[in-house]
Amino acid sequence: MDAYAAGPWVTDHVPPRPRPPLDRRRILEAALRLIDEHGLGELSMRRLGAELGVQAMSLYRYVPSKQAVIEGVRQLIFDELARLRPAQAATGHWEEDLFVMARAFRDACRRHPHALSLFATDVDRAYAAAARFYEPALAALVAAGFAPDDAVDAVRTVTRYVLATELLVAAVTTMRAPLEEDEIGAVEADHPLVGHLVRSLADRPPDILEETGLQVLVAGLRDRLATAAAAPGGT
Amino acid sequence: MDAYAAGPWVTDHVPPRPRPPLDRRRILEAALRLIDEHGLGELSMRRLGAELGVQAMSLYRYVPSKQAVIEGVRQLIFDELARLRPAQAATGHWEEDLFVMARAFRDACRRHPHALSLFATDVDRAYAAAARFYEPALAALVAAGFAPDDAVDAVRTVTRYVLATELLVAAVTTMRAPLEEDEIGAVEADHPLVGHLVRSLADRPPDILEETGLQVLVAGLRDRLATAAAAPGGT
DNA sequence: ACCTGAACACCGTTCAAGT
DNA sequence: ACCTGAACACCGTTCAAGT
Repeated sequence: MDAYAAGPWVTDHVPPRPRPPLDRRRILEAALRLIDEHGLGELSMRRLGAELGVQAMSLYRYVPSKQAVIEGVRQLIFDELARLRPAQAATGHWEEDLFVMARAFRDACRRHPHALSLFATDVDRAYAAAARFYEPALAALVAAGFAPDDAVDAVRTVTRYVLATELLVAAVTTMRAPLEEDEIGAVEADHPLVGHLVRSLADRPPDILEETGLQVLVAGLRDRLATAAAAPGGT
Repeated sequence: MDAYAAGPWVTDHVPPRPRPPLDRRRILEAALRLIDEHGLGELSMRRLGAELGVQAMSLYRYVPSKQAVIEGVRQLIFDELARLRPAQAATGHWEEDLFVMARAFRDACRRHPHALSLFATDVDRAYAAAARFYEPALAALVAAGFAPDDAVDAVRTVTRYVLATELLVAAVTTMRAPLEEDEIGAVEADHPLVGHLVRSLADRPPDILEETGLQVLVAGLRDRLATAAAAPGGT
């Protein structure tokens, strides 16, 4: 009975598996960790419990539902956005400032690629949380001659471009069978330019194209600024 | 026994519930219907069976797994892309042709907003399926003076922009609590331009901004063309 | 106060059984 | 040949029970 009640690794004084007590914060952090590692679809209350050394049902003492866990994770990410700062001081060139902003935001997205859909549903709160990050970029545009409305459109367009693009890249988790050489050949036979395009998919992967798209957007905004300056709207 | 074996609505000659026999095609079409109506996440073999008046297990005679059903739906969508045609003849203005292409593709995306992630994972096959649709747009760009590589980048950039944007919009299914007036006020106090931006979210919804972004992209491409013409690469 | 086991209604899938 | 019921390992969640 002695040997049964307590093996050599179990004593009366130390619980068999000492672990920090459960609390809301530890639960949410574990959830974000699971999402980052395995994706939102793999998050389950049972797995989350296991990650914390506890039965799934124990979580319900701290959190009313799985939906609430996801809300909490969203808030965790907003807190992270609130810590975003412009990566460097204004350069004096609005194009450069916009690139810096876009890349800093892109890097923030890449920290939690599997959780991007969480802040897609709450853009207004995302902008509000990161207000200190966006204000200088907007100010630089206004200083460069953009009307406030146009500055806002410019920042929204660039931010949405980055978020949407990162969301698209994150959606491509299941790497699928690419076209075979003979299939590409068949395309090329009738549609040479599309054949050229399909071949470019390997040479110029999403990452490079994302940067190209950013440059195209900024060039387009420069054009808008010039046009607006040539023919001002109100007075 | 007579009364038990056949009620007034049941005869020996007509089966109690005549329904077309199951087959792969009917299963895939029902699956796409369910996805369009309720989203990919709501698709289950049991629901799919119910939609077809059959137990879930019956489906496995025609389809090896749920994954295979999803593959089949993807193929259904590719078949639809293969039916895409340029909405109108080339206008003689590459900018206009590009807008026409982008809007036609956007409309195609909107036919199956909940299935967009399916062809995000197979871009090469999507382009190959819609080769007849893309070739004229590419040809128009080349005719306008774009190098083939640049024409390809231009079409990919615009197509990706539309797909990513539609994917982002589709991700916002759960409409969440927007910022309250006092919360916007708090943002405005310290960050007036971000406050302006947040207010613009209501006035200029995603749809309008998507069109603005498209125009900015095309303006940027015009700039690229002019630059390339001024300083040609090779020769 | 904190955790758990059993249960319920779901899920994908297998397999032996029905007609 | 075609469909189904029971079963298994999963899921979120409830509730009564354990310590």
